[in-house]
Amino acid sequence: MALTPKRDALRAKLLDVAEAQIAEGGIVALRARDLATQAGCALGAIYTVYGDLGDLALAVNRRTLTQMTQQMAVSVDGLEKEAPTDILITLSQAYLSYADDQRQRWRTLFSIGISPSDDEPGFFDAVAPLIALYEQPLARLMPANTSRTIARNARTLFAAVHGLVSLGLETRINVVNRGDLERMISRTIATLTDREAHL
Amino acid sequence: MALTPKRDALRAKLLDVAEAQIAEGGIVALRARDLATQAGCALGAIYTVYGDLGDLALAVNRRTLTQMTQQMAVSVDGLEKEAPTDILITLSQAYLSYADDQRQRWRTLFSIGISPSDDEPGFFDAVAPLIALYEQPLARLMPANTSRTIARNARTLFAAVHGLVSLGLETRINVVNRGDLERMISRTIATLTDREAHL
DNA sequence: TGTACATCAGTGAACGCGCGTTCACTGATGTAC
DNA sequence: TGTACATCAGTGAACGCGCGTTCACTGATGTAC
Repeated sequence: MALTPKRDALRAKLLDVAEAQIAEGGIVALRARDLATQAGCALGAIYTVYGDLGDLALAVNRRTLTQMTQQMAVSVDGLEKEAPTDILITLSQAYLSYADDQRQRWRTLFSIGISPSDDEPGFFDAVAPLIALYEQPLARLMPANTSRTIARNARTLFAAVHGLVSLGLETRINVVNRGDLERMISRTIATLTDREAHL
Repeated sequence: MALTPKRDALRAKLLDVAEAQIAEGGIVALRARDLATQAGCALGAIYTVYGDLGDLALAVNRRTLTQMTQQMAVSVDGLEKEAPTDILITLSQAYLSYADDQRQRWRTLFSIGISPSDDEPGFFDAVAPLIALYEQPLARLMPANTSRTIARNARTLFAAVHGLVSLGLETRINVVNRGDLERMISRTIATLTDREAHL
């Protein structure tokens, strides 16, 4: 609650350390004693700035989602004039890259969610900026449609890409290599958007 | 190792009980003492028929996957003469239904995988029968293509559906209800297969 | 069928571990005069 | 500036819990004669 610089520094330090732990070993690596040791504070100090470890994990997830969205945004920066389909493909490849590079962070996103409790705005609001990245090119592709339709198609597109990335990365499928996965994603986007454009 | 009827009965009983536990509370509900109590055996008995709880969890997952594949197969039974796209849609709706009905079992499938160790045939082989369900209609839809291409497209299709189901069911997205989700899946399949057919 | 012995499936108390969280305390910081 | 006191951030030993797994034992089952 307090916003003194020192408490904020401790809070930030713990968040950094928690993120590093999750990045290395996933959610099971988030252990109070390790965090305290690595943050250079006492065990009890964690509970003076976070309610419990769950809060801390959710804070990490919120940052992961923001960072992922940011990297996806950067990947299409300056491409506003390109064909919408190409922008959507680039966005999706950026998603794949993030998930692949930050596999544990990405996995943790889906293993514990984002919202602290059920009555919170929740995942959807937190994911809104990511979905918005898909909406912009889609709006150009299907200008006659309502924003509601565009929003639904954006979610569909992202969900399909997410599925390809999930099954491609999560399990040890020895048949789909990274290159194949990239092509599957590009083709799926191209196919889906081509049809959208014609409707 | 032993295959006496009694040991097999214990093994089967434990598998049933483990499945019930996972169905109710997910992988975290798989606790040795609860299993022993519910199976009516001693704690140590578990370790006389399974190496450890991980083995038991994997056995449950294998059965879940078999059951899910079976239910999907049943959903398209007798539809062999229908339009391939309709069959693919029916299969995918059956996947959604299973995931929705057996949410914890389905979730556990992806939270711990299927293969006991990294050098095992693994997930892909275990999923092969499920993918095969998608290959049959696809083969009719694109008869000119190689079985390799068909196999790849089957995986792509299933992965896309899986993504829609995952993001639709996993998180508390208050905007996508079950009916919307069903429509998103049908439309995605229709769009993807329409394009495949023309290539 | 009956008896003595061998085997081994199944038992459950005990072990060892790691963890999240608490709370009586300490000592640094701030305030008042 | 110096002193006395109050506040409260931060400490870390201790608590309590639940768990997976083991292993010395028991008693049921099977075998031999």
